Amino acid sequence: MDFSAELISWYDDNKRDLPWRNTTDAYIIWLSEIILQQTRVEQGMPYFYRFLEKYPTVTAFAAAHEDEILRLWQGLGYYSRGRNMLKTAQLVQEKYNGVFPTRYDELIKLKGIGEYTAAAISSFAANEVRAVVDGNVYRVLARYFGVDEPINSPKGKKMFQKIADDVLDKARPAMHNQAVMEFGAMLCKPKNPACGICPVRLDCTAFKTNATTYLPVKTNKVKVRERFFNYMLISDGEKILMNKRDESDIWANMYDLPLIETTELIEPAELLKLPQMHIFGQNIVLKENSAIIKHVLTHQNLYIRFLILKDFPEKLQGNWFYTDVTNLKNLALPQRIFIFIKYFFNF
DNA sequence: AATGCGGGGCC
DNA sequence: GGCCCAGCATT
Repeated sequence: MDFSAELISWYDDNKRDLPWRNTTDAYIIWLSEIILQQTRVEQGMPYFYRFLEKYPTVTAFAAAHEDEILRLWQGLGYYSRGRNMLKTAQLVQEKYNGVFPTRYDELIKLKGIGEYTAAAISSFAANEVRAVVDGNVYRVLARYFGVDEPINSPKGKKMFQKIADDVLDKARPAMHNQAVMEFGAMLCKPKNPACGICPVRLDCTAFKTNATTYLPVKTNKVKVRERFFNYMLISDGEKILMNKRDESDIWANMYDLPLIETTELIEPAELLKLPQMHIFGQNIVLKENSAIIKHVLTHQNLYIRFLILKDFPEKLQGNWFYTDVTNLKNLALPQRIFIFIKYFFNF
């Protein structure tokens, strides 16, 4: 058996029973693929069920409001995925009359669908001959063929796409794609791959040269920015002052609290003296403040502190608004902020 | 070609 | 603490 046949055989015996594998409905496959971008299956699974239940069809999805989508997406991260899904659903509803396209050339034009996702949907939904290349595939191919070109360089991406195209089983692309990804996720794992039970280890370059630890190669260490978020929690127990974030920063279009960002850690007493604080009034009274919470993102370390103020400000800034505490469950909040507010109001 | 974009799990 | 996860959009 060749490489692909071996992996498909392995897949037949070892595959997980995942809900999106039992359908050729392009809408359902699209939903699962977007949710799973940069996301582990176990983390995405509950979101997949929630979205499918609330929006059984692309038509239902297209009718949703962005706030609803973001609220349902809360906690999953990379929120532009949800916002792009709404745009794509609306376009599919209008341009394709609610029938989700299955051809690669159509899919690749849609917002939030790149080469991987277009290949995945077109092969899974219509058995189009397209080879997927995701993180799993990079790893499997790099090790098996001993390719040390960085997977995140344009040259490397082209190289791996070509290898993937070459080894693709053209008679059963969907099965092949599923098999390689499942193999990468379950057996040819990033750490401690199960080479001892691997069906292709005797032909695997990395296994033969003891190089699994060093493959695949990845360059570009990300620079991490340090940011200090001082959130003002102002509430009488019934209503609370909220802020809607804009599109230009993290957590686009989501909701948080009035924020004073500083370039370094500032103690509450000093913070209250800053000129920026005047937007909260003249005589600001601090009731209490939280400890600093470190929240780690891919490119940013956030040091978040919540300050509970006694009085409502006289004037509201442009993106501020009041809402009932009971309505907070309907707003999409960044995970860390949601956790604090939930704890604070004990709901 | 490089950077921004979340949150969680694993080692 | 570092790395990775069914990547994509923007610059």
